[in-house]
Amino acid sequence: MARPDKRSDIVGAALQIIAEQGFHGAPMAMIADKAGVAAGTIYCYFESKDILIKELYREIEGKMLEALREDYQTERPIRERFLHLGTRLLKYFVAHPLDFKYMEQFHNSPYGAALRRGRFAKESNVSHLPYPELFELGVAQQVIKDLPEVVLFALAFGPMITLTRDHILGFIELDDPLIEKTIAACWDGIKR
Amino acid sequence: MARPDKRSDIVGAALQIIAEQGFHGAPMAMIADKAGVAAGTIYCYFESKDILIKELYREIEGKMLEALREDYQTERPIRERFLHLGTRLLKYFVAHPLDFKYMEQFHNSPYGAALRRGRFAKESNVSHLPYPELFELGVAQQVIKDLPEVVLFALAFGPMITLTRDHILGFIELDDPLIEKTIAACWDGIKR
DNA sequence: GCCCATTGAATGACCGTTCATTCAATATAA
DNA sequence: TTATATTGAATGAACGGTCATTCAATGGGC
Repeated sequence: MARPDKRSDIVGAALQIIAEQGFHGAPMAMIADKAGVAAGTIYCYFESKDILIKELYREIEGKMLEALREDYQTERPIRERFLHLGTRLLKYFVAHPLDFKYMEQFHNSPYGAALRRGRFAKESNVSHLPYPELFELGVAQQVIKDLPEVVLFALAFGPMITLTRDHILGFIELDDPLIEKTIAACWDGIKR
Repeated sequence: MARPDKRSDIVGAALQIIAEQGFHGAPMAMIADKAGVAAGTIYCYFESKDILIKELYREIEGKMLEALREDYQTERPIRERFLHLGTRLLKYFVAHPLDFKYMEQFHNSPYGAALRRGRFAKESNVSHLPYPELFELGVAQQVIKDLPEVVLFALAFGPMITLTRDHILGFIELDDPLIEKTIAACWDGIKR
């Protein structure tokens, strides 16, 4: 009976195909094929394509948050914490381009819309980024501009997302020094 | 025989449905229905769904660039020109949310990937934003950080895109003062 | 009466999902 | 130990539904 963990073969195949071709470019038959199983087998592990997609999202999100929290020190100055999180995030994206592409696909789809709505309505037991607290604190300490959280978020994240996409598309080579310069520039955008 | 310009009825219906539901949530039959024509009629004006989609993109891009260039004065200081373009762009997005959503759908799809590839390879006769020149000049005058054009682009555009999405989703109300504060913060990100 | 824009039912391709069937591995009986 | 029964993971052909596209029929304008 073939490979020991078909489940992760399936998840891996789904990640690769969906990241590269989008949800509609990833028929179950194709995922099954790449995973080396039959189409029906996927349904032994996942109730539906929908559930496979959401599960995969949760797995990636978990890994990302773990990477972010590693070495994160709550007692350091705001600026340093921001730089830490930013560089971590950008480095994670660069190291895991498929994860990034998958998350983009997810967010730019009905799944992402539902997620956002849930988060906004605070129905979310969803694991949150450490950012909101950091911004709130920074504003209170008058280190960060007094702008709505959503705006600060956009100023900090927007560039990372755009830039990661450019990196993956090969328009630029994001090495460590450039990542640090970029995150520093993001800080200039939000700092007072 | 019904309305004088079925073509623009079709384009309008396609814009609305695709912007709100994505390409796969916009069957030709549904577009036809909303436009008040039969499915077959669309093919009198557009060879295929593909071509309809690309044409619609070009129309929107044209309107956007026009809005950007309006009142744009090449002889003003770099900073003011940047603020002008930024606020114009953000205001255009806020005033035309369907256009913004459509462009997002387009960019996050195989169409967008093809477009980017084309632009990068400079095969493009495609109309360009006035940004590259502005950044180049700013760097030369030592007003803007000495970072690759792609990075500056991300620092300036990333926040606008993220924020527009949040505005459209209702997470924040982007009025004129807030738009100006935001663009000013973007400037802080790229200025020396 | 002729032309041509318009119509919408029909076509064929594609896709997610189902389920009857297979068969290697394991348990049970002798 | 050997023969037999049971299990359930895995399979993949088949189903039902959706969708872009086609084209023969229609009817309004000249």
